Amino acid sequence: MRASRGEGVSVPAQHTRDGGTPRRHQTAARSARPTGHDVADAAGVSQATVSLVLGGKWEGRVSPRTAEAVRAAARTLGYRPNLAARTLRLGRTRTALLVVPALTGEFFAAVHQGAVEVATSHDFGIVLYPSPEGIEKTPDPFASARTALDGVIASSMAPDALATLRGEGLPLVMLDSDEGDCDATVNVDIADGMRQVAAHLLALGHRDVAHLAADVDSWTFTARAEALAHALRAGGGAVVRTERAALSVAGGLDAATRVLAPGSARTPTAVVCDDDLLAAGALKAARRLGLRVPEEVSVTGFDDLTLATAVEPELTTVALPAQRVGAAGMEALLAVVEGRPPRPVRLPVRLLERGSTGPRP
Amino acid sequence: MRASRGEGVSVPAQHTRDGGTPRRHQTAARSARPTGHDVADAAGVSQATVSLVLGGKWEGRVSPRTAEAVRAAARTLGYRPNLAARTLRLGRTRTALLVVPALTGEFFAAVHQGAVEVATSHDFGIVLYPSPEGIEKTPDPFASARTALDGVIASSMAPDALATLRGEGLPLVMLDSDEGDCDATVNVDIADGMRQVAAHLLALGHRDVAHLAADVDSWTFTARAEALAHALRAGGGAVVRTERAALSVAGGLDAATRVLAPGSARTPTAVVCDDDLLAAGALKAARRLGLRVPEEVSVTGFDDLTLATAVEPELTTVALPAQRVGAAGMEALLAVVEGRPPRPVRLPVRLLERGSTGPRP
DNA sequence: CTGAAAGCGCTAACAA
DNA sequence: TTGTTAGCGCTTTCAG
Repeated sequence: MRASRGEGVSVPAQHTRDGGTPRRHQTAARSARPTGHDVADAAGVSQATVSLVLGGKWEGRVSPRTAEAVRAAARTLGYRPNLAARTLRLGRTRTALLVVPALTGEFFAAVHQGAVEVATSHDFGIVLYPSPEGIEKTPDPFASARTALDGVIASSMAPDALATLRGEGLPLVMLDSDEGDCDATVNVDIADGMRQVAAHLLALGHRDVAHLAADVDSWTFTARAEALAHALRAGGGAVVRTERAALSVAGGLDAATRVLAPGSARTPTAVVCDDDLLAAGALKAARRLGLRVPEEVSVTGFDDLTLATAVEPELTTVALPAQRVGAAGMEALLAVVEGRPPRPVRLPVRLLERGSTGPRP
Repeated sequence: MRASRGEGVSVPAQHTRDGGTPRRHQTAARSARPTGHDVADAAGVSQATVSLVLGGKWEGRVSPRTAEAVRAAARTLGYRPNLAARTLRLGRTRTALLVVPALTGEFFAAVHQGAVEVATSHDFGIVLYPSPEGIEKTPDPFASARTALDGVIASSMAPDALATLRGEGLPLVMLDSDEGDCDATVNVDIADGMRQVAAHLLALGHRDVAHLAADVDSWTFTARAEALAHALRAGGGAVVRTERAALSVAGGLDAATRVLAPGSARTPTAVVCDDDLLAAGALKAARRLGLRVPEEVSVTGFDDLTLATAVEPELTTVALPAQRVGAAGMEALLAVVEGRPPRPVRLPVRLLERGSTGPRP
């Protein structure tokens, strides 16, 4: 444990023009962060000049010499502008709210990462609103934000929280959603991903496939189901069975066990899963039923999580550009905020053929 | 796409006492968020009274009737206080910075979750600083914070970024670290976890174990190595080989392949991994080398990630209370901020015996 | 019991 | 080229 704080933070000598007078209204000896005023005093200029110089809009209004003096003073004092004051003055915060279903789950962690990267490079901040679990505890997304917001980036997986977000008149970017009531959209070409899965399976001779559908009510999953059914039908195959599954390994295991258990008339030769978690469960189910993958049954995943290459056999799955989703979302929001017209983004996906799929037995 | 924003957000009729006079200095017809002043006007009281009532410190200073009137007005106007103004006035933000090595990875996602939960229940906010990747892009953690901070919660895995954090005189809580230079610590009983692993393995008859050590320079991993070596030695076994591995499935695969490849004098009968990712890799290595797990070689993980039960056989591993780490961290920070003495926290861990370990062959 | 007023640190219009 | 000034919305004495 270190000693009490506040002590020992040496405040540079006061360069006040009027001598050693301490800062106005300074009540105690508490060391405080230097303000623009302190910098002004140190540089021998007015506080407004400091604001201009440090705000980068001094060209033609302040002499280069004074500007440099100000910057030097700011540097030696360790000056950092007070964001709260700036925000209060400007009414804008350069902060966006990212609404996602908890960070647990690589996908949204990567989305966050992508959004943060472009945000910081544009001097923006991101605050997170983990929607689903926390929603009872934080009914108001804005309360959790702890600051006014300049915009919202929301994933489709939080339809409940979105109602609150609307009507605030804030710029709203939707990720992975068919929602039209927003200022911009960033989509992943989910349908194409499922088409690639279907094509891959059809090419391997499969005609009877089971679909493990994630038991989550969001656009992305309904889109997956539709695209799969459509692509299969067009290719002469069919979904012989759709089984809903909780979005977890255990959920996949249960559902796949039901699907693969002997007894049905038409048993599937391939199991298409909405998510790698489900696919991992399907692998376990197959193993427990004595079915070899891919020799006796093929399994596909979706998302290309770390899991996908951790299991054996490694999953044939669809890789989603999660990070780029976040980046594109933030870029779209910046465009809206700055009055530029954002064009809708649709990001491509890629099927990764690995060991969990093979020719129809 | 929806229509332009700002329109249609009906501002409730002005209840100004002096008639229809618009708000002072209102330049245009822009609809704005109602301020405390607006509420005051609507309730027929002064703005100061509004502040008192809504701040919950009105008892004995404002009559219950006026208080209720104020609350009613605030409600109908949809008033939400301006955080920036409050912050500027108070100098405190009720916001903490959480420094973690990117959110990718369930462990820190759960830590974040836990911290957010206790934070929000105490009207605190959390902002994230993903240290390792982002560090080149955001050299200054405080810049990324976009607001003044009331405190910092930092994980041991970001020793580089911590230098910057120190000396700010901010309350600092360290997670999972032996760092003494802070105001409070929250630790997971890593050593005990490794002791449990060692005891489990020794009980199964293993005497020669290999250690796949994560190639990450942080306290938690050195602690794991030490605890393992110590516990094994005390029980009559030994680490016959330590192999450093990149912290990924592929890294575990590589390292385990080197460790398990035939040819060594004393070949390990068990592989203890610093992390479930490595253990998953070890499983793959064993399979490729034709070694059956757990019949011919035992494998243990650490962390109990989702992965642990997705692979086959399921991993014997140590479950860490990630969420409680975050929660305890935030609680400790609250204590420090409020001047209460935080007591160091050491959270227990639990060995989960699953299918990847068995008797020595 | 309630109102008036100061001022947190900053930006931007306006003066000099 | 630089300084003065008026607030942004809120909390908090201090008067009434």
